[in-house]
Amino acid sequence: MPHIIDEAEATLHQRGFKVTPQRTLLLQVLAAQSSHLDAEEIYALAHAQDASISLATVYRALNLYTELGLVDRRYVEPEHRREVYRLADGPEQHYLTCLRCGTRVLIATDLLNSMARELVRRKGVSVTSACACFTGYCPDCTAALKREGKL
Amino acid sequence: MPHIIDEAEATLHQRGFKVTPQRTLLLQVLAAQSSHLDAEEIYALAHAQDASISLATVYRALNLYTELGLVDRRYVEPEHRREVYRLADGPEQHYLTCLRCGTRVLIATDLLNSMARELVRRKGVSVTSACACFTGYCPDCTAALKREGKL
DNA sequence: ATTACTGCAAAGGCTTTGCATTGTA
DNA sequence: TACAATGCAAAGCCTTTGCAGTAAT
Repeated sequence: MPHIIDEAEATLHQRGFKVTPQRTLLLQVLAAQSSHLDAEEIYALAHAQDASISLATVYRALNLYTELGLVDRRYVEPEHRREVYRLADGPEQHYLTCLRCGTRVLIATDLLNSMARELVRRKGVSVTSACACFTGYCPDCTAALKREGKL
Repeated sequence: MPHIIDEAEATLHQRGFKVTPQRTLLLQVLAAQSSHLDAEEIYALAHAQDASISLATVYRALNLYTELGLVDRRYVEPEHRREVYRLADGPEQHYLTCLRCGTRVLIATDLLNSMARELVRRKGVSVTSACACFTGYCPDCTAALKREGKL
């Protein structure tokens, strides 16, 4: 996906931000992911390619990309304290965090977008970003718990 | 609503937790609210009645109440870092945080519950809690921005 | 009399920030 | 050359936790 990276760098340029090796590397790391990663994970992947990159730079780049709409930032249950990021080129995506095994179940649905559209229509607000998160049990753990009679 | 408080205290008792003046006070504070408050706000309200109560106690009680299902804990945009709490006796409630004036617009809808039910049906997961939050502009700011041609 | 709860202060986890330096445009 | 971006380390913000003392059952 060099496309996405090129476009992102064009956006940077065009908005007066500089294209640095660190920013490019982070875009590459992000482009290689299919779901959201937290800053620490992104840092680890980037650090493997360039040991001199710092966590602060990762955070600064992710914040910048989020502001520019290049990245989708999100918070996941149950902590909700850790932010996770992903290139903003895909469809709506949410997560259910399993209380038993910790898995994050990916949820692809357009329901939140519909919800946002309805709010715009009925309440007169405007929505710039929306986020939904679920806590519960993944399919495997749900099945296991039912087998054990605990659910 | 002494009802709700009595019921909550009965739950505490019945689950082997002690009913302390601090816990009762916090229930009273919560019962007097119609929307979610953060820990600091709850602490301030409680502290006004009993200056000896501590923030740690507030956090511990809110965590306990949340575990017992007595309180609905939620995270609001754009920070998502601050938790907000409310007695869990009402219908589904979400917020849109206005980027311009900071207002939290209350959103009453059952959409998230429907979404959760659909997940259960289609994915085989189980959902114990769900949360949605929106960032954007409140009706007033939306109107103002449109007037200024900025939206 | 037990055992849980409280207040205090310190620690924790994640993110941001100040500052001197480096690098892009 | 000018100004933004980086790395480092320290600070910040909210929440949790250890401990000794206190109170509920």
